[in-house]
Amino acid sequence: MTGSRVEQKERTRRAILDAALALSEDTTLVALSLRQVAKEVGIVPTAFYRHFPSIEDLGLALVEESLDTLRALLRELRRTAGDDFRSIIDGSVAVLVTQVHQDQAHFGFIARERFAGPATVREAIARGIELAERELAIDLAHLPGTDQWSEEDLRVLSTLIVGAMVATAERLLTAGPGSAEEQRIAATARTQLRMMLIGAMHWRSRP
Amino acid sequence: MTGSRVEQKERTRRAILDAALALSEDTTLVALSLRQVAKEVGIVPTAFYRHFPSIEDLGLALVEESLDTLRALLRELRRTAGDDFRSIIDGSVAVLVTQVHQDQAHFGFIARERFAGPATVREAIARGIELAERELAIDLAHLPGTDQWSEEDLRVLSTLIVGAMVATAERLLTAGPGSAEEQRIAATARTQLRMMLIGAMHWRSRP
DNA sequence: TGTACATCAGTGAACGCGCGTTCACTGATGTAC
DNA sequence: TGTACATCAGTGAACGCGCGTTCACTGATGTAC
Repeated sequence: MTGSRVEQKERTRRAILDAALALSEDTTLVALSLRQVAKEVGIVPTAFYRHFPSIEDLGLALVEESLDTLRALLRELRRTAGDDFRSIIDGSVAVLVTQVHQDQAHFGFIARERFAGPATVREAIARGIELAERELAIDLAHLPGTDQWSEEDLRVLSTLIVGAMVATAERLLTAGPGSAEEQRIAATARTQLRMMLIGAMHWRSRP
Repeated sequence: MTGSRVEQKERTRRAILDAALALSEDTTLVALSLRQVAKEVGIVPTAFYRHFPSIEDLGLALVEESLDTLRALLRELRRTAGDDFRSIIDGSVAVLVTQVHQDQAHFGFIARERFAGPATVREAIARGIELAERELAIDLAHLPGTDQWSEEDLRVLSTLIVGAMVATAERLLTAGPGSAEEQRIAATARTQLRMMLIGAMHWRSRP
């Protein structure tokens, strides 16, 4: 059967990525050694080179994957957005909890490498977050009450909201999925979003 | 003159701490080697042991220092707080910019190790931030309009505000001190604080 | 279908290097008398 | 004040270890005819 050798190679590649993700869980990309990864996967160190030219390239592949996960989160947030404030807020927080839950390893990776990673990785993550801010600013412009807002104010609010969501994601990761704290964190996030949107509704209309 | 040998030892200890801070600037505590630090300081590797039993202990000393810096920031914020909202906001952002500017290395260290550091370090930093949230919740209770708030809501708002301040500090660090962006970041932070406080003022009074 | 050859994921030995740590030492600084 | 001794920050050689990387290899899978 053709494809079986290709499939096996892909399986090993996947195992390398997963092992690297798992091993960097409680340290960092830069503290990861090729030999550790190979050992975890169950291959000889030199076999690593059949899949990646260096540990750094493996790191970049992990960044790409993690950013894909981040983009998937944004897509899902926009897709499920309801009409009224309450359903937007509740839905967004629910999506965030679910996705962070589901792709814990990737979001953990992003949280860790956001400031501690190599410069290229830090920049890629920063761009991903900026993208979210820009997209949210566009969405916010369609909310009732923001028609008269300046681009600047829209951007400032979206930065604030994205920042709170990032902080919430980081809190969810620290708490661990399925923990009792998760409900508390989600409730806090909902209240924060409500407070911010109430602030937004009274912005400029009440100097 | 007595104390000169003691002074020299203290000077070397200081040099080790500074070298470690500088070397971890673009990586992480865990990627730091004793020999790198010794080389940077200009001593032989084994002389390191006259000052710290291990690299990990050096790391813990850096955490302590950095948390001292964080506590100094909180103290300064409370000390300079004005009476009206505008002066509280402007003053707080100004203090934040100044202190981050001044202790860049320590705040950078905190940002990097907050999620990427060893578990003990992560926990110590989390406790420091939690302390800030608790203190702020107490201060918020004294603002006009929050007399009827639940403990819960006070805590949620202070978490939101501290989160925005942490994000602002991280943005200031990424921008670099004295950069043109610094003014823009400070302006964003002021607007965000204003939005949040407007939200707070209308919270519960307008369901 | 059967055979001969090509491909290539994974192997295993070997390398030079930086690492943390040990140990006995040196020599300037500090102290006791 | 001068001398004899103690302290101890910093030295330098040596160690075993895990590291990334090279190289020639093996043998199962895939392909051409």
